[in-house]
Amino acid sequence: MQRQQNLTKNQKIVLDIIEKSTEPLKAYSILSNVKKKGINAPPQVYRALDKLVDMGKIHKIESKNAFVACQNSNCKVSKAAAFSICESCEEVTEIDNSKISKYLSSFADKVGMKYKKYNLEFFGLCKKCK
Amino acid sequence: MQRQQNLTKNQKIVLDIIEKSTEPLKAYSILSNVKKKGINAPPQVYRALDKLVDMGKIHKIESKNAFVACQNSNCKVSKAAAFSICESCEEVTEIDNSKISKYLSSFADKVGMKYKKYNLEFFGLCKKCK
DNA sequence: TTTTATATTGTTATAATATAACATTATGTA
DNA sequence: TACATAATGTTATATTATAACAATATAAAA
Repeated sequence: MQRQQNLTKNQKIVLDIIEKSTEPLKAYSILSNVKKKGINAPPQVYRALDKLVDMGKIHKIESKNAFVACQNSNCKVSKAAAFSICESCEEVTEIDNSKISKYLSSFADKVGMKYKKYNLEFFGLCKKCK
Repeated sequence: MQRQQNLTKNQKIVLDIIEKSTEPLKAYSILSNVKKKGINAPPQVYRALDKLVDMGKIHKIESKNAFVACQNSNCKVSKAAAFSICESCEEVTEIDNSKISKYLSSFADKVGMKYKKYNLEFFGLCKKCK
């Protein structure tokens, strides 16, 4: 039985490499980095990624098809996440979402939707690049 | 010279089919629908899609790799968009973003980012399905 | 402990999404 | 016209993701 605190072998390997990265990693980049650890094929990576996303341990940056480790402990509950993405240096930063969530909840209510999660991606220039 | 109000032939064809659809369309679905109009290959579709997104005429639903026509006239300016996506019936609805933008701007400022656009996707159950 | 069920992993093949590169045609303008 | 540029057409290929099935490991029940 899959438990939140007990990662399987492949999940540990994949999470480890994502946590050590300073930038979002793509699935095939992860794959090439874990071949030495005995992970040979895409499904092994994608399965681990899917579970880690479900657990809120990592997030998928949809606009980049890439994955980052979660920075906010509360994501494990809501799985909602917000990112700023610099179009110049490509830096991706997770925005603390506890406050933003409050605002967004009211809008979701207004639309008549019961939302389980959201994904928010800001594009622009970061502090350094602007 | 590409002008916002003057679409090219392929852009018109692609926009037309997206506007007529009641659901987000994927690139290859668009392609198969426009073969009868003389569009034969993926690059022709993707080029039109890219330009239409730039103009704010359509939006890409990143989590679905699919495209919808813009419902809000102000997207032509900000290119920012927000959607609610029902995980049961798959319905995608664009949320009027003039108010949501005000809130999100303040957060972008706080992070020290100069944002040009954002993409927000809510996942959950719509009015009908909840 | 054997059986059973289930989760996880491994493997091959292929589907689905997207772009590079280059040739051709159309359009606007000097 | 001649030139520059935008748009289109075409082939090939890169990138992202999943289907399908076999094998192994794990845990709980009999």
